[in-house]
Parts: sequence; structure tokens; C-alpha cells
Amino acid sequence: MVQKKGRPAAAAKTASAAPKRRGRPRGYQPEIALGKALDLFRKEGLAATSLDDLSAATGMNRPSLYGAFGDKRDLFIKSYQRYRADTRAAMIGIFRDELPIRKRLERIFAVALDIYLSGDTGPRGCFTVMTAASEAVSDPEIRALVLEGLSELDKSFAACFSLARERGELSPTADPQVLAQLASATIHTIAIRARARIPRKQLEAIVKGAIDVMVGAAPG
Amino acid sequence: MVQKKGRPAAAAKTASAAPKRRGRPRGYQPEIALGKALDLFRKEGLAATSLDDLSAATGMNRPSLYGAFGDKRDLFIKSYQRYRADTRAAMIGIFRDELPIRKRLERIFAVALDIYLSGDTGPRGCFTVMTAASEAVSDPEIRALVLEGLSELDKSFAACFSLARERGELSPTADPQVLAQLASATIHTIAIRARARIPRKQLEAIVKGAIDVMVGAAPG
DNA sequence: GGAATTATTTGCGAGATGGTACAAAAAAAG
DNA sequence: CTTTTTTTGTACCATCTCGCAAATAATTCC
Repeated sequence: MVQKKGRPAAAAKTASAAPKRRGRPRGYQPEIALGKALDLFRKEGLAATSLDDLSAATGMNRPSLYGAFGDKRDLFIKSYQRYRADTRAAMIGIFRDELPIRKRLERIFAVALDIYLSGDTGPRGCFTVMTAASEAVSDPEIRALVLEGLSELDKSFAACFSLARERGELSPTADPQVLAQLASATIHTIAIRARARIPRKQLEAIVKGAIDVMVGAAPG
Repeated sequence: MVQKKGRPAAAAKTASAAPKRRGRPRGYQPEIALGKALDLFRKEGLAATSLDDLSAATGMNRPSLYGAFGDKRDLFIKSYQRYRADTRAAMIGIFRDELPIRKRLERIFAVALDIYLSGDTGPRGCFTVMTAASEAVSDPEIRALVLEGLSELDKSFAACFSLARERGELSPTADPQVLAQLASATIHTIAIRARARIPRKQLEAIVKGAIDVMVGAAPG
């Protein structure tokens, strides 16, 4: 029931200057625990994940969970924010590197597939699409996060297409916003199909076809 | 706790020839009950829908539900099959009418939006995308249905684009399969966005942009 | 009318669920 | 060593969960 068997290992040496907290030291590392919770929520969804499951996965017992993250919904929201941060971190380099548009799109979709297909027990898909969107209808706070995530993706793609058009890689009549929504749609469709265990090869074929339509057929 | 207050109303006169069932007549109509169950599953998902909820919504108590449809998972699967049949029925006319490709796509997406945005308490989205895909990872039977649904949609769109190409509405180099996957992706993205309560106008704009890219910009 | 058949109702029971109260434990501060 | 502070572990609660068994009701067949 403990994340680390040995001693609490003291402060994780993240920054420095151990502030010497006053009471009993934590037996867990909140970031690791949150990652485990995220894994579970991605696999099962909100309702199907019990506190016992979360407790087992994080190595924290329920009162500790509650103290650290609040109730189940709070933990769900924090997990989702963590997911968003993780995916953003995985993508940011690509969105910054100003490669030719085709190369750029290929990389973005490859990373997306990595994320959606990962998972010990099966492809986990996209948190926004599979799980958060379900809750979004009835929960305004989650809905706000989902809307943010959707528009963030649209905007990132739109920036790519705008740049490509400026550089003459796209026809001047191409609409970056429309292309961005198509790119987002492609992300969404592969997230869904991944969850149905469609093999990577087929998903890559869908991506290739979509890219061909968006930026013109591949040379060769 | 009864669907109809008055007498059982005997056979619903659907076909004719009342077969005169032997025992106590049903107090409910299975098709209506299944529709109510479907509504609930679409709103809440599998795990978050309890048998009590289903019992209340259908007007059948649990043992009757169990007798008529089996356990919760069975009912879920039957609901999903019903959903598929309903959507197929709503689409079949459009897929049969061989209108010009743009008009045809416009109609298909309009019907899809009707389905996804309907719901007393909020937009219900697409059953395949929102709910069934979640279960598809871990449940082979549901997965098979989801795969069937996905490929059915792809194929229907592909047939439309093939016909359009034959008729010269599309470039001979256009690939109907690729366009079909983009059309499916557009369906998926509006299903997700609908669930986040994005208003119809915006979803229609996404549809219009996608159609422009798929079949060429609109005249005028 | 009585037997057979089918549906409904009531209610149970074993277990899971989300959340919490409380005391024991582990550290720093005095 | 004692006090203070924080986290942990155990246990608990009230509720809900699914599925079923037994009893009751409504109908047809004889």
C-alpha cells in the first residue's frame, strides 16, 4: 500500500532548499500518483473507475487521496489537466520547429498515434475524445476544459497552415482555419478508431490520405 | 411503474393476426422500453447508468428488464443495435437518392447533426463515438459492433464519392476511399463537439468547410 | 371453473461504492 | 522529552449496485 518501500527519500531534490515540512512526510509522490490515476481514468472512464481502483493504482489509501486531490471528480479534473499538459509537452517541439508543412503534419500525427495507441492493456485513445467529452454535457467545468482543448488543437493546426500558406507551400486560396478543422477531425477519427483496436498501419493510411487532401498529394 | 396506465391494449396492431400469447400480457412495449434505455445510455454511458435508472425510465422493474433483455450489458448491446438501426433508417433515403454530391453530403451531415444535437437534457452526441468506443477496448462483442459501424459509414460515403466521380462531379484522380474517411472524420468531429455543447451554427460551418475541401469550393 | 402459462411485484442479499471519523505514526519545533 | 503538525492506516457508514427467488396477478387452454 506504499509507493516506495524504503524511507520517504526526503524531498525529491527537484529544486533545492528543502523547506523542511513540519509533519509526517508523505509516503507518495503526488505527480506519480496523478499519472497512475490518469492511466486508470483513460482506460475506464470516470464512472467505471472506483476509489478502490484508484487507491490500488496510486498506492495511496482513500483518505490520502482525498486529502491530496479532493473527491473523485476533482481527481478526474486534475488528471485531465495533467493529460493536457503532457500532450502539449509532447507536441510543443513540433509546433515550434518550422518544418515544411507535410513533414510537420506527419510528425504531429505520429506523436498523436503514439499517445493514443500506448497502454499496457490496450490502446487508450484520447482523453478529451473518449472520456472528457462524455462528461462535458453535464459538467460545466469539464466542458470548459474540453472546449479549451478542442480550440487549442484547432489553433495550433491553423498556425501551421497559415505559415505554410505564407511560405507558398499552399495555394493562396486555401483557408487555414478550414484545413485546421480537418486536421483536428483527423485527430479525432484516429483517436476513436484506435480505441476500437484498429491497427496502427490502417490509422497511418488514414493520416496519409488526409494529409494528401490537405496539402496536395505526396510527391512520388 | 407501468408504461401504460390503462389496459394492456392488447397487441399493438402492428401487423395483424394477434397470435394470442398464452400467459399474462405484457405491461410494456419492448420497443418503447428499449428506446428509453437507449436514451439513458446515450446520456450517461454504460457504467453511470444503473438498473434503477433504467427501471425508472422504462417503467419496467428490474426483474422484467432482466427477463426481457438480459443483464445490463445485454441491454446496452441491444440499445446500441437499436441506435444503429435507427440511424441507418434515417440515412438510407439520402444514400439511395442519387443527388449531386454536394447536396447529398449536405443532407447527410444535416441529419447527423439532428441526431447528435437531439435530447431533452442536452446534446447526446453519437453513441458509437461517445459511449460504445469507450467500451470497445475491453469488450470484444461491443468492439465488433463498433468496427462494423465505422466501416459501414466509410463504405456509404465511399459509394457516394465513387458515383460522383463516375458522373464527373469529382476529379478522376480523387480517391473515394480517402474522401470517405475524411467525411467520416467530419462526422466524428462534429459528434464530439456537439457533446461539448458547441452550437449548431459552428458545427454547420465546420461541415461546410469540410465539404468545400472534399468536393471543391461552393459556387458563388 | 380449474390447470397451465406467462408477467409482474416485492423484497432480499452479498457485495461494492464514495466519503469520512478517529486514532496511530512520523517528523519538526520548543 | 513534550508538543505540534502533518500523513497514514483502520474501520466504518449510509447508500447504491446487480442479480435473483419466491409470491402474486392476469391471461389462455381444457
